[in-house]
Parts: sequence; C-alpha cells; structure tokens
Amino acid sequence: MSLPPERLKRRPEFRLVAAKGRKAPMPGLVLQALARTDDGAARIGFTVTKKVGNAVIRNRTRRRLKEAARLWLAEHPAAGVDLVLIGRDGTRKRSFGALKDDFCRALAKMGVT
RNA sequence: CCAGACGGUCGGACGACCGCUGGCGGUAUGAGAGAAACCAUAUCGCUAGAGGAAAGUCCGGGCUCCACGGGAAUACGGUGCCGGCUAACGGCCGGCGGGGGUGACCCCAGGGAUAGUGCCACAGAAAACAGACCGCCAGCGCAAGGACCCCAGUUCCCCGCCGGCAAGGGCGAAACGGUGCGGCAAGAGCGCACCGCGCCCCUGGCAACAGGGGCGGCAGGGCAAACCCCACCGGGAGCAAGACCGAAUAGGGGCGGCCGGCGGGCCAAACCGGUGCAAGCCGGGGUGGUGACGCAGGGGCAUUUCCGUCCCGUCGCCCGGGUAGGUCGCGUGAGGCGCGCCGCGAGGCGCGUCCCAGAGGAAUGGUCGUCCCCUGCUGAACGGCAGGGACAGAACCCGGCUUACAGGCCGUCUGGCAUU
RNA sequence: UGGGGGAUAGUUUAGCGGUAAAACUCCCGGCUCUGACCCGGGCAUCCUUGGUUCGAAUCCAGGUCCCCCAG
Repeated sequence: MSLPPERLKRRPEFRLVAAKGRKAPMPGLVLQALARTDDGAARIGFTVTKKVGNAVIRNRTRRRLKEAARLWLAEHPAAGVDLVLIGRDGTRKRSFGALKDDFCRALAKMGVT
C-alpha cells in the first residue's frame, strides 16, 4: 500500500480506463478517469512512456505525479473512480505548484471533486 | 611558468517540513474460555536505503534445471608472439618484435605463404614455371638514302637478319635483392665489401627473441580481418532458472449409479409360425432391458503414410497433477576498510575490523532555504540580477571489456623558457 | 532473456574488393503561344569511428538507430 488510494497495476485495468473513461489534457499531465459502480476508495495509476526520456527522466516524472496526487488527495479524498495520470514532457519542467494546479483543474473538468 | 604524457581519485555540501521501502522495538486490533508464543493488519519511535559506469549485454565464472557410461573424432563457433596473474576469460601484468613521436609515452588479430586452391583492377613489354617494348653490345648484310668539301669507301648513321644482355628509360601499390668498386663487346652475384634474406653453429635468455661466427649466391613477390592449414578452448538452457503452497473453470485417475450411433450376443414382452387336447416347448421377431464385445467415428504414442497398440458417454463422491495468484530463491560475498610481509607488476599471504539497498506497475522521493562551481548581463574593487550543475536509476550475484560523462583534486614523468 | 537481419541520391531498391547503378521525385535548360508529354543535364559524408589491404559501400572490430523471430 504505497498510497492511501489503491494502485492500478494490471494492463487490462489501464486499457479499460483508456477505452471507457474520459480524458483531460493539461500542460503538465494528462488525466484519464473512469467512474466505478462501487463506492470504494479511488484507485490511481501512472503511465510514463519511453517517448518522454530515459529511465532517470521517467522516474522523476512519475515521482512528481505521485507526489502531486498524494498531496491533493490527502486534502480532498475521492471515491468510486479509477484515475490514470499520464506523464508528458511538461511534467518535469513545470513548477510543482503549477503541476498540482493542473491536477486539480483536471479533476474539476471530470466532475470529480 | 607554459605545453604535454601517464596513473589514481571524487562525482556538489549542510539544514527544515511532508512522504516511500526494508529491518528492529513499542502499542492496538484480528482472537475464539484465558495466558504465553507465533502470524497478519494499523499506528508510533529508532535505523538503513543507487553507480563509476547501476548502461550496452561483448566475454568469463558462480548458482539452478536438463542431458550424458568413458574417451576420441567430425561439424560448428571462438581464440592466436612469449612468460606470468587469476576461479576463469577474448581480461590484466611484465617482456619481445614492428610502427609513430624531439621526448615522457602511445599504437599493433603480431601463428603458418617450399600442404593446396584463389585473387592482384587500370597502367605497363612483362604481375609470378618468367619474359624483352624502347634500349645497350657483337657479328653478318647493306638495294636506296644521309654524314665525312667532291669521288671512292675495308668508316659512321639509318635499315634488315641472327645472336648476347638486363644496366638505363618508362608503368605500377608491388617488377625475381639494394649501394659501391671491379669486371666485360655490352652486361649480369660474374667476383668482392657492406646491408638485406635463407640455412647451420655458438653465446645469453624459461621463452618469444637478441648478439656473434660461418656458409649459400638469391632460391621462396604480396594478400590468410580470401578459402584454408596448425595449436588450444567450448554439452544445452537460463532467476520468466528452479523449489514450495495453491482458487474458479476445464481436463486426468478411482469407486458407485444411469443409458446408447451401427452390428452382432444374451434376457424378456406384444405378435407370427410349428407342435401339443392343454399347461407348455421349439423357431422367428426385436417397441424394451443388459453388458462396453466388435465396427464406425474421435484422440494419444514428436511429424507424414501404412501397420501396431492404448483410450472414449453421463451424474455423484473421493484423490492427485496443475493455471491465475502467493511464498522462497534474495544477499556473509572470488565482500568492504585498515595494517604488515612477499613480488618490477598484475597479484598473493597473514592479522585486525565491519555487516553495508533488497523493490516487484517496481521504494531510494517532493518542496524550500543557505553555501559552492559555471555562464551571461550590469558593474571601479566589492557586489547585484537571471539561468544552469555532467553521464545516468539496482532487478540473482561476481570478475572484466566497451561505450557515455560537467567539473575538480592528488601523484609521477617529459619537452621548452626564465632564474639561482 | 535468447537469437537473427538491416542502414547506399528526397523515396524504393541494385551492387558482395578496383568508374557507385536503375526507376520515380526534385532542380536547371530545350521543345511549345502556355502547360503536360518528350529531349538534354544536374542532385551521394555509401549511418558513424578505427583497422586490414596498393586500393573498402564491400572484409574485420567498436558505437548509434531501426526491424524481425522465440519464450
């Protein structure tokens, strides 16, 4: 249990969210969300492709996304959704405050509070 | 001081807050009659937490499973001066030979070309049993022509024939040794000296090889990162190895119950025939039952054909294998650090000391501050502002190689300039 | 993890030790009143760095990128 919300781990789960869910692109990240039928804690997954850079850059990108999501969801817990955060080139370059703001606005756009 | 060569080493520092993973300890809960212990989860505290290349995956090993009676050979792949180091290596160290640099030093797949095959374009006469284009020389011929003032001519040139030669010219990356002297009609290792080459001997060295002497009289062009020959090495697969636990569904085995695509067997009923007065008996018949006997069909025995052989439906219970998933493998090791001894060195030996990452959609982070370094702008020193801080992220482990890399530090040495 | 293959003009491919070839595209010129067609000409660090060789796109080694196969 690395985060209060559970982690998405399996490839079919990611594919389901990508196929059925909604997508909100932001300068610092892309958010995909899919409402679930149950009311359990939100599940969250991270995707950083090889296009972004080498292993060091991909690690840095994923860790900043993890931290932004952790800080926001600690104050505003969500339930009944699966979230996938996709890292992009801007994730690494953007200031952390702006990255958190991107995540917040993406959630608002989804209708998830 | 400047320029350079080689070796080693570091890979920003400190702090605050919020987090992550492992370990240890405490507390609470699961928990059942209770206690202890154990396990799981949550939480609190302490503690540890990426590299010199973790990278590329190019070699070598450990480890695990599989195969295998031993050995050898063939094929395939790799390695290739000599000696040493090492668990081993295609690695490293020390030598040797060749090449480069004024030098410190650097670079080299560096065995075999009289085992064979093949290739050497263009140019050039000729490119590998040598041969002779121009040319040089001797002899013979000399019709015509020329030179020698004219004529003549046993003269010369030119020309032709035959022969000797390989110095010179020219081509080429390379021309069947090089330079010099002698010699000769001209020449030629034809002779001599030196150099090169080959063979033999001696000396030094473990050896590669080096030095010296003698002989040969030049034979044997180059290419083996062309085929090849020789010597040596190599069983295969890889932690998704492998071991253990083990859902749902399907499938396997055992036991019991139930029944069927064709054929035939057996049993029984309707019905038919025969017989008998009749009960009945005999034969046919086959709606039903029975038993998995045969056939068909399907499947297994690596693949295809044939043959052979084994198996076969459905329901219930039990059993074992095994998929998803989980646990282990998993870090005490060819281990780090320090000291001493041996060795030119790679390295070896001894003593002391330390325990030092273990994830699994994958922890080792996020934000901020101070300092350090670099760049740009501004600026009288000082300073101010802005931007940046290399290459890169463990995935079973270890020894190497290769590649990437901002900047810094230490040591040894070389060349030059200046000073004493 | 293990194995195999490739990189040549703008594009697709030849070439396998000795002048780098073809088709299409593009550019220039010609033809035409203009355009097309047609005719002539041009366009190459042979991915990169070293090495072997007299000579390398070709052979060997290191590197970069891409593709494929098996698990």
